[in-house]
Formats: sequence, structure tokens, C-alpha cells
Amino acid sequence: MLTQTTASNRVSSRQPEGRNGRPVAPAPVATLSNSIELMGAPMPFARNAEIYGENEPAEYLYKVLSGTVRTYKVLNDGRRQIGAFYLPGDIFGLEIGEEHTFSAEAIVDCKVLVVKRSALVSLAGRDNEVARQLWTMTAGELQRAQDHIMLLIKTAQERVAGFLLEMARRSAASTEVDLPMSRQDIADYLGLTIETVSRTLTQLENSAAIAVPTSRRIVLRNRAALSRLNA
Amino acid sequence: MLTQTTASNRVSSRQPEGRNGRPVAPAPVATLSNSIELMGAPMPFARNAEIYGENEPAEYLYKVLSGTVRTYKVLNDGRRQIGAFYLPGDIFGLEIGEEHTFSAEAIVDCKVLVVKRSALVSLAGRDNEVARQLWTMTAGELQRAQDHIMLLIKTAQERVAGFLLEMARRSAASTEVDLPMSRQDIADYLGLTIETVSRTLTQLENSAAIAVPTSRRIVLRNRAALSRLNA
DNA sequence: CGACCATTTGATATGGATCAAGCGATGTGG
DNA sequence: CCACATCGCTTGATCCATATCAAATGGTCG
Repeated sequence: MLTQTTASNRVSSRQPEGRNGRPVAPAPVATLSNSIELMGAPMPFARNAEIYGENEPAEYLYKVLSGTVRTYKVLNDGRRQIGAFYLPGDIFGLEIGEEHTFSAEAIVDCKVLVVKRSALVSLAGRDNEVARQLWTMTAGELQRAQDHIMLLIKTAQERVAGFLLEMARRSAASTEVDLPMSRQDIADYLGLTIETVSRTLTQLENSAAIAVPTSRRIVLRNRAALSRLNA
Repeated sequence: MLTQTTASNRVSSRQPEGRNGRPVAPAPVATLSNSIELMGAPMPFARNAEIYGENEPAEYLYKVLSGTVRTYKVLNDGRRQIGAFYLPGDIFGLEIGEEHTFSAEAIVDCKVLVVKRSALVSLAGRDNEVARQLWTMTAGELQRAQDHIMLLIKTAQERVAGFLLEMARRSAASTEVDLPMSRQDIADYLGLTIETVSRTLTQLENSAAIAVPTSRRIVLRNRAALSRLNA
């Protein structure tokens, strides 16, 4: 139950990103993703293993094959903020600076494709399409970060509802979510405490918006109610 | 924050590279900024005038010549979140999607250089350097958004201190800040209320970290103390 | 079975929101 | 030039959502 998905679903239909239609020109398929497939080396990471650390040189780009990755930052007093969760098919680690601004860890045992940044960047220099897609990908991350900002100004109910809807959207089975991350991870993503996350889930369950058959499995029972909370 | 050139230097000397020449580019000057200068049309916006609205087609890119611009989103219940403030020299409006995801307004009377996105994108298709800089610029916005996220999980004091330090860093006079925006704007940027912003400034003043000669002018008296708050 | 860890639930505390005045600067019409 | 309205800001009193502290529960694995 911990290992949420197998490598098989990495071919899932999910797009690199994008809520509303990006100008991803349907014709030229994921050239970048393909390049990564071709150039990358698959690499396993054990549960909780560090993939890279904040302030390390950003030499590589990563694509999740199986498992889930979290990126995060820790403030000097210990507070941790999770920047994002990356599911199979997602690409992460594409800072443009010389150093990573977040750390990355495997939430569960993961397989990750690793590709040298310099190789991609130089490919981008020759191939406009690749360049465009690197840009698009960064813009997708920007969109995600902006959505995250909007989440952080909301009430606990709204944050949790928004989180569940986001996870559902990104999962294959859109009405049932199998959460790979702990309550603590969710709390640190939403800027709440585990207790508040837990209580909020209970409330949502009591109001019949969701069901929680096991702590890691959430059934969206009333999507309309959740969307309403999503402000 | 993207390209921190002052409005005055826009007239600055020429381009080292021939326009029609191929990527000369040993000295990677601000080609993009320069292109915007060359291709853009200066346009005035009155205080509080809308520059573009959320969900409008993102046809243009903008560079602040003078004044200050805010981008924001309004939730359906009226809560407003300010995404960023743009000062002279900053470029904004570079969503990659077809539509703006934020609205933009002039905070004070502004002059803004406006350039067609399509023109820049097509230029980027021909000029790798321009393409790279569009990417860099988007990555810069991403960085800003991530910093914003980190700000939003902090206490009121930390948020306000962080905001003041950020504004000081971006202003010429780094020890004294002349805020172009209202308390309400600051509050909506920091995810606080005007009352809390006001009270926090008073506290910081009482603890001798800052002075507030007039409500729009803040003197950083003890930068170390502010940085300490900045976690 | 027993230890451990994640999660839930309960009791209480508190930072910031909300509600409500007050105040000072700026501008306007008489 | 002054009375007064307006607006942005500050200050005060109270409330409330979420944090914090604490304990119980439940699932997992040796």
C-alpha cells in the first residue's frame, strides 16, 4: 500500500503540466519528454532518500517513472514547506539558476529518470522545439506555484478540498485518490498542522463530501461540495 | 525585479550586434530587454487603471518605465491576492498560456512599454539568445513566486519584515523605502489585513527596527533585526 | 504479543481577523 | 481661507480559526 503505483502507469495521459490549455501545439508531441527518455538514465531512490539538496548545483533534470517525489525547503527554525509533489510522468528539478532552490526526496521507493541539464540545454540551443518546451515547462511550474499561493491564503477546509481536487485531477482514477504522502507532508504543503489536516478531513467526511476508507485513501463523494469550498 | 534597469537607461546606447546579423552573442547583453525597447510602444496608465484583466488573451508583454504595477487575482468571495509588484525596469505579463492568469493595474500613474508577444516569440524562434532570455525571465518569476510562498507561511512580523527587505533591495536607496502602494495592497500581498500590517509596522517601529516618518516612507533602522525576523 | 509510528481526537492557548472608533492629511465648495 | 467631507491609516476591544499540548487509537512489523 505504500508503493502507490507501478512503473507501468508512467505512460499515463497526464501532460507535463498545465491547468488550462497551454499552447502545447498538439502536433509536435512531447519532444522534451522524449529527449529525456532517450538521454536519461533510470535511477532508483529508496523511500525518504534525498535526490538532491537545496543549494546543490543543479546539474540534472529529473522525470518520475514510478513513486512520488516531494520538493521542500526548511526555514532556519525548522518549519518545512513542501513546494510540490511530483507523480509519475512529472518532470522536476528544472531550476534555471546554478543551484537548486529546493531539496527533493523520494516519498516512497521511486524510479527516476535522470538527465544532464547541460545536455538538454545544449540540445535546446540546436532545437527550437526543445527550447520552447523547456520554457513551457518552467511556465507550468510557475502556474503551479501561483496556484499554490492562492491555496495558502484560504481557510483550512478550502486548502484541504483544493488539495484533494488537485490530487484527484492528477491521478488516473479521478474519484478516488490514493495518497502517497503522510499527513505531515500534506500539512507542510498546505501550511497547516497535521492535527488541522486530520480534523478537516474528518469534517469533510462528516459532511459527506469525502470518505476515508483508510487514512491514505480518499474517496471524493461530493465533488460539487468540494469545488464550492475551493472558492 | 526581472530586469532591474532603471527607466532612464532605456535610451542607453545601442546594440553591439547587428540586427540582421546572426547570433553574435559573445557578450550576452540584455537582448530581450533591448528588443522590447526597440519593438515596444510606450503607453501611459492612470492610477488604478487596468492594464489587463484575468482571462484576457495574453497578447502583450509589458515593461515598466515609471510608476508601479500590481498583478492580482480575486477569489469568488472577494478576497484579493496580489501576485507581485512591478517597479521601473521590471517586465510583466509573460504568461505562457493564451490567457493572463492575473489582472494587472497601475498603482500610481505609470508609463509602460507594450510589445506584442507574438513578435517576441517569433523573434525567439530565430534568435536563441532571445529564447533563452524569455526562459530565464519566466524562471525568475517562478523564483519570485516560490519566495512568495515561503513568505506566506510565516508570522505577520516575518512577512512584513521580509516585504520591507525585498522592497529595499529592489529600490535604489536601500536603507529607505518609499512605498508606492497602500496598506491594503501590502496586506493583500502578504495575506494579512490592513490592521495587522499597520500594527506590525508600529511594533517594528517600537522595537527600533524601522522608522515611519510618513506612512508611505519606511526607514530601515536595524537591518540585522529585520533579517533575523526574516527566518 | 508488544513496540513503534502514523493518525485521530480532546482541551486549551493564541495570533491574527473582525468590528468599531479615532485621527491626520488632503481636497472641495462656500 | 476656512468648515467640512473623504480617505488612508492607526488604535482599541473582542472573537475565532488554527496552533499547541496531550492523550488515545489503530495499523504494521518484528
